[in-house]
Amino acid sequence: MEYKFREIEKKWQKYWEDNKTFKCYDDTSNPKKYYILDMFPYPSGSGLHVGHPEGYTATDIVARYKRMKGFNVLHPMGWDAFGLPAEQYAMQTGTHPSVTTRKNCDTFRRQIKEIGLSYDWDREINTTDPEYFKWTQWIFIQLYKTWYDEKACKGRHIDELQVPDYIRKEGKDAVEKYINDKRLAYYDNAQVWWCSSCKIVCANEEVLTDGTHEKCGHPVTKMNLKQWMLRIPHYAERLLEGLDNLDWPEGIKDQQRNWIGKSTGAEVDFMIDNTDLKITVFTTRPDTLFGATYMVLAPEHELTRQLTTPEFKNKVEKYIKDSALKSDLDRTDLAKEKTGVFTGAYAINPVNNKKIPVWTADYVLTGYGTGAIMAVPAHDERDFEFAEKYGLPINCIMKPDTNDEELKERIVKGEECWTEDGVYINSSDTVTGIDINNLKKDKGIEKTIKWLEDNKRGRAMVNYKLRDWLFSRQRYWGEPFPVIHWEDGTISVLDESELPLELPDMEKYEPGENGESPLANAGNWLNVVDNNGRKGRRETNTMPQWAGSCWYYLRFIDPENNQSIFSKEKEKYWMPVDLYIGGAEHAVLHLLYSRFWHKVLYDLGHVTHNEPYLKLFNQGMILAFAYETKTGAKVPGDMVEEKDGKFFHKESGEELSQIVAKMSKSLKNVVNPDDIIESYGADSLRLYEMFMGPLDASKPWDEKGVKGVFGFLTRVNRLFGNLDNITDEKDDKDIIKALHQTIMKTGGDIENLRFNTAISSLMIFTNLAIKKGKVTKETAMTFAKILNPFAPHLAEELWQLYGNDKSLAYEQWPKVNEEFLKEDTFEYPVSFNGKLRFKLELSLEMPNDEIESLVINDERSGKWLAGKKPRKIIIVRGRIINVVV
RNA sequence: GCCCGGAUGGUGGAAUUGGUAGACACGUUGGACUUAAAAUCCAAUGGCCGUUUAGGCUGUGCGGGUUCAAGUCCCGCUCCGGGUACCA
Repeated sequence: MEYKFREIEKKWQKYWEDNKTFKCYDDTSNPKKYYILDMFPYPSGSGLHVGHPEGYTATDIVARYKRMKGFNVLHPMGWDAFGLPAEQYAMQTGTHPSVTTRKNCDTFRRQIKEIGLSYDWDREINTTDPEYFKWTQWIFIQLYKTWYDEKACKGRHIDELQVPDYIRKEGKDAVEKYINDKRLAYYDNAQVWWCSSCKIVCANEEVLTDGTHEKCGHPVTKMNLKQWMLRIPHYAERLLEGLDNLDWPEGIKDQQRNWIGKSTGAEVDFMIDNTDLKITVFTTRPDTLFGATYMVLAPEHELTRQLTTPEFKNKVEKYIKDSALKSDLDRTDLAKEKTGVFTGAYAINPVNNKKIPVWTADYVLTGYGTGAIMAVPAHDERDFEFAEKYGLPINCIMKPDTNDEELKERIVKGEECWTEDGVYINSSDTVTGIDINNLKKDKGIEKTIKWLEDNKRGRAMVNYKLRDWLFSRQRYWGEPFPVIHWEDGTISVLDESELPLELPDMEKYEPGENGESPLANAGNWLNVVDNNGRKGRRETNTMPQWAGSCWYYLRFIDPENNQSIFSKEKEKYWMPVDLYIGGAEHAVLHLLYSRFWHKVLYDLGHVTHNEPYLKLFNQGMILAFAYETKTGAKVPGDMVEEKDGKFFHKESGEELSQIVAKMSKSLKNVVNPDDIIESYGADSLRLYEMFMGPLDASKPWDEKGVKGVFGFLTRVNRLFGNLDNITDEKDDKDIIKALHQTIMKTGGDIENLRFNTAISSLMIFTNLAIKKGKVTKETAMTFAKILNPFAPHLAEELWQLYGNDKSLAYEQWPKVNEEFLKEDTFEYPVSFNGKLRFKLELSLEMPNDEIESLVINDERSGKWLAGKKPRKIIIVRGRIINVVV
């Protein structure tokens, strides 16, 4: 039987499409629902690469399996189609981005369909479709109309915000400002990262640590622009807590926790000597107040100029200017050597009323905490480094917990910094009444905070690294903001009935030089006049690409609804997403933003669950072999030839070493799924992607492996695809046992996303069945069922061959019959002092004393006992026997 | 620096979570079929020693430890990958 994979695969893909086999109905009467989601792709111009089908195949296997287990499965696909490349292409060629996008989506859809993935294509969505982004704009309006009630820890409608009387007394503008300052979405001046190559503002998250733009590698600079921002930090605590109950990889949760960056400590107020100015600092170590020997303000801090004394004015001004310039340079330079200048001012340390100098230095960041610190050089490494450089006093206030006496002495003398725990010294003051001497860190912090609060010098405080989310981009190809800026300086959002606000057609897509979006040139679209003749201008920025992907999982639930974002009943039925699979590169941004929006929607009563994604799994990256010379120079794949397992440069003949690297055009090692499907078929592609190794591991692509699984499918087809091999006689006991073991193994492995071992068990069974040569129809049909999630085309073909006229997509997953798995005997490995010596087949019922005597009296034991009596015999039933001599 | 992963044959990877290390597959070698090659099938395959028959030693990045028993647990390292970075 020839394995005509192309024929079979085309036939079944057409069948599934014609019969809408995988159409998903909102059958709310079935209590078993399963929502399984892929991270939808950005449809790039280069089409699918082999990394995409990895995650898609994994979810497809689970989806097909769950259907066979009787679940109502929601398994949709769509396109995250706003993005820069289509716009850049438009600039070069004048082609409208929507044309490019449609073409790319068509390619992606065709490629994905050829893999035989069981999506419900009737639910396909596209973030660039006005019917979709209408609701993205709608959510933005909700964010604009929401404030965060810190007492209730929840977002509420802006109409429910009580404006205090003292604000009301100040008039309409003050009220307006008060309200705007509370909105989750707000418009304000912001210092932003600007990429002059892409002519775009970047979120902090899009700037790499070396100060370059992650998209293009060009260095970014700072710029002040009016921007839309989202107050995600209000949700920091809930985003943090919410992680605890999610079935996500711990590493991803840790990354989110780090990103949110919660730290607990206190705010402390320092009065400036001879003024009534006050500096408030945030510190996690209020217990070290006695060691504070100076203070530092960020150069941008509003008090820096104010408290500088005349004689230091010039120096400080220069420093402020220099550091503003400096932040335009490579940011890593900042990290190297600390600089700063004295302001001439002194602050009063509240715990002992001592005067300490106030400096300004750019190692203190303006965006974190209060932008000012108390410096405790003896117990903070950054402060220590700074103090050493500028000769500031270093006062040790803690006897360190260390047995290194020499180190201890150096620390107490202030020659070394100690940041760990210890016992306080020099930490009391009779005037202020605080005394933490002889305490340790935890108690010291506690007691100091109490003292600060009792004396109104500070308060317990929690700080987060998470900043406001910069939410606008100077781009054409994104969701337009449903916002009008009026000539009187007010802002209004569109009414829901005016949505969607579509993009205007443009002739040119070039952005302006100074952060102006291309939309600023769309005259007709841009200018509006209200009923009273008031002139206004639409917002010309568009939303970032994150916007569309923040909530797409909700639209899949009810993609054609034009009355509301989705029906409440359907949301209640389908949410939350039961399994979400995608790349780890979205560990922080997409997943955090998405959770944030979900929580806002939850607070406003639009969704029924607090978290969108119950279980998350990250597939590993698919790498490829690459070649390099002895000096480490990379050699493109087409310049390499293999001889006797060694690799040589085709031209120079130099021997090369094989390494594993990311697929890249320059290395010429990119694998195109289309080629694999053409040569080996979609089932082989699917099987190989899963057989390579654990789903979450990074692993190199090796075409020899594809040949391996292709060979397996060929053998499956040869045996099971030939009715001559289907017998009416009974199956042997061992094949029935193997079959049931395989059912159990594959089912369990699918549940645990361990597809490589599931496939291995299918191979083991097939190898045994081939040895037998014949199987019963019942066995063959069962095998087709368990093969189905992995290689659905071949499985359907076999199923039809056995006389079934319906697709096996909804056949019941076979039940494991424990009867067939029972064992009476076990071949025990018998070891002496832990070393395996021989094997002994024994009844599993046999009592221990009988086993012992059989082992001792076995002739093979004589050599190892050497006439001695064993000290102990350990018998683990069904496992092992170990004789201790 | 800090936070996560990881290291097992020539290669990708298994190992019931403390109980026969190397499942399954690739590759290699030998054989069958063939005029020949490809394809297919059968067999062998961690390393070393021994071999007429056995068999033995050794082996999961390195060094210690716990245990009747360690790839798996504990302590101390090395190397590789990812994230993050003056966050007070």
